[in-house]
Amino acid sequence: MTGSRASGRSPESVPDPKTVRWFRKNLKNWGQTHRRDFPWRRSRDPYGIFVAECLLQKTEANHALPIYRAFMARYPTLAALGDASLEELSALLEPLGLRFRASRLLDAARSILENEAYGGQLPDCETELLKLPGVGRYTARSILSQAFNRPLAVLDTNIARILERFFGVEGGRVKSRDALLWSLAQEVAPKREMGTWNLTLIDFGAAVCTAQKPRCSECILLKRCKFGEFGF
DNA sequence: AACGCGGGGCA
DNA sequence: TGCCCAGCGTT
Repeated sequence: MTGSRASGRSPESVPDPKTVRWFRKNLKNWGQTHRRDFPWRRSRDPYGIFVAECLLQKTEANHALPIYRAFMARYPTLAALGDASLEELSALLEPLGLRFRASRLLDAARSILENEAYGGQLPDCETELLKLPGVGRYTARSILSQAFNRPLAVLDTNIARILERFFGVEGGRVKSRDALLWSLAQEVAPKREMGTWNLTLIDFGAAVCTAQKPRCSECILLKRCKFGEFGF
């Protein structure tokens, strides 16, 4: 097919390259001074990052923080978690809600430990990570980008909201919109330091481009934001 | 494609 | 009070 490059696809899936570079540059700059500091971000230990990602699902980071500290003190290694009792683990995670997380975490840990091919370590491959209970596309790719420095973008509620607003993604059918946002997330991402980039986007969504009452007046992206065009 | 899970923070 | 939070599994 020659002619229109956008034929057959939503125009938003082919954003202007100059706009993409501007978006990337401004956010990277913002991240250098505003990115949050959490204990699970200070190491590349796949186990610690895996634990953090599980605790953070649908849970505010500041809420998960004290539980994460207690978790890592009680179960500092994958082997230690494998030996945990479900009752004690459940009690530890209780303040975070979503109680099924305790059994999923335990099942995931034991499943890894039982697999000889993994050598007692988390697998560094998306297909294998997705086999673990409680690990979906976001969690798998987040672990890979942060612990293994793999160039994989992620999509969470924060990032989806930023992309929707800035690039003006229309709300079509839910499934196609989701696929569009995943491809857009990968397209706008830099080639290097994807782990840092993913965290920057998440923090920007949590601090500025919030779900309710976004802080558009102090937003570094406002000038070219589709959402900002309408006077918010 | 829609839904349940969940305690806690915040306006 | 109501909405939202570094999603995922099930139907």
